[in-house]
Amino acid sequence: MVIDLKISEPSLQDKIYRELRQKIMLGDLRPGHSLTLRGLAQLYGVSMTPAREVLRRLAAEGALIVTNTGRFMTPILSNDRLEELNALRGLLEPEIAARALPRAHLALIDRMQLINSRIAQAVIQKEPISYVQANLEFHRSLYLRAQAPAMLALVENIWLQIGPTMRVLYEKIGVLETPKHHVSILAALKSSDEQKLRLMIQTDVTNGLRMLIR
Amino acid sequence: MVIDLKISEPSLQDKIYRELRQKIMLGDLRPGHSLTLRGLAQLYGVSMTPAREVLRRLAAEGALIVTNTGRFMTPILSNDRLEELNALRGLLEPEIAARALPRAHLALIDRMQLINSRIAQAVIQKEPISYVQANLEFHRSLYLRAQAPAMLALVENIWLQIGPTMRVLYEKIGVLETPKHHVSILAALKSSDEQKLRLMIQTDVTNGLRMLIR
DNA sequence: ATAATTTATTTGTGATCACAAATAAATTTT
DNA sequence: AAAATTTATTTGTGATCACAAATAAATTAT
Repeated sequence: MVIDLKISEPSLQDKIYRELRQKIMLGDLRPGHSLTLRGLAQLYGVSMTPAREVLRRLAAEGALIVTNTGRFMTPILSNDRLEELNALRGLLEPEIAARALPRAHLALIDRMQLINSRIAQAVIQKEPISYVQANLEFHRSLYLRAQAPAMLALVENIWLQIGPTMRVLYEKIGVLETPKHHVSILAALKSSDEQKLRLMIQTDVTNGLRMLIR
Repeated sequence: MVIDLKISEPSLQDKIYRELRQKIMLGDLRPGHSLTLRGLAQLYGVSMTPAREVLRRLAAEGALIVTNTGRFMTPILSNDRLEELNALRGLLEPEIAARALPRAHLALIDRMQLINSRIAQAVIQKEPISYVQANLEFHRSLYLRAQAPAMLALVENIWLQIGPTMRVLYEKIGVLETPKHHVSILAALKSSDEQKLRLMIQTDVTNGLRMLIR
């Protein structure tokens, strides 16, 4: 019997999808930014077919909205919607963090500490996008340890939806300070204090926005 | 100035999408059921193009999985994954129910009571699909009142993922009994007891599955 | 000038096709 | 007979096209 292993190379649209998804999540695109099939296709040198699949996929995930005439754009979130999404973060992230806690060994905590210093750098250099990027990475690196893929998918789904809006909020307010609760999060991890971890994640997540909204 | 209002009729693929989505959520398709572009296209008398968009959209929502060779099928959930999704229900549904509580007036409770009797009927007639349908409708009719669209979307997203698996579980065990916590839920609604409501929703959601798994 | 209308352009939708990869079926070899 | 190989079929991907609807631009009328 002959077995041939082959790396099924990621399809063309997967590359475009991931790139665009990343852009949206990090706030590279402002709310209301519209995307066209032909525009995206031309940008990546492909035909309309892969472009439309990418846009529809992102729309299915809530990263884009489809106007009633079929146009695609990044969502313009109402305050209510933004608060709802934020509440979801406050609900989901403490839970997934708590699940990661037993598996959070020292190497991970060290890495998170490193990421945290990158956040501080982004604050100094006033770079909103790399700030958001490092901030999400801080959280994701922890959540990955929870081995709860469905839960992580939901969390990232929410990040995706608030990405563009976060960007303009940071633009408006400016990146004032490094998130003060991160050190408490790290401390809770070191001492394996689940209750403290839940609380700190919760406040880090929800306060971050509350400060921004008004 | 002349304004012309036009009902933008739902695109062809939207119809197919909603129909297939419903089938999956209610467990009309078993886990591992594979769907092909041409098959779906032929079934609905359309070309491959709308068919593929529907399948990819459902895949983006987790209703279908894409094999590493690009085939589409309903997901075969591992026990771990199923328990994780169930935990998510237990986390999200009490919250959204609590948000609906202040808005749950009598007409709604009456309607839920009616739906509940349809559940009882489905139990007697041993019809798993209409049982699942009525059961989800019971929950959704409440959750709709929360006016939390993003939260409801997540909840339905989970329902979608567990749909096929629920069906075989019900097939295996049989629909034994009408969900016993529903009356408690209705009571909690009538007395506006948030804590009780949260608890009853939680146990209704999580116990339902625990019974089924083993 | 401003509003209404017409024209030009851009846009998403659905259809059809060629192609390569993956699967299923048939055949051959051991 | 069982395993390996070959052949036939099925399948998803990406490209191109016509078409109608929506948007933008230009024109006309008030």
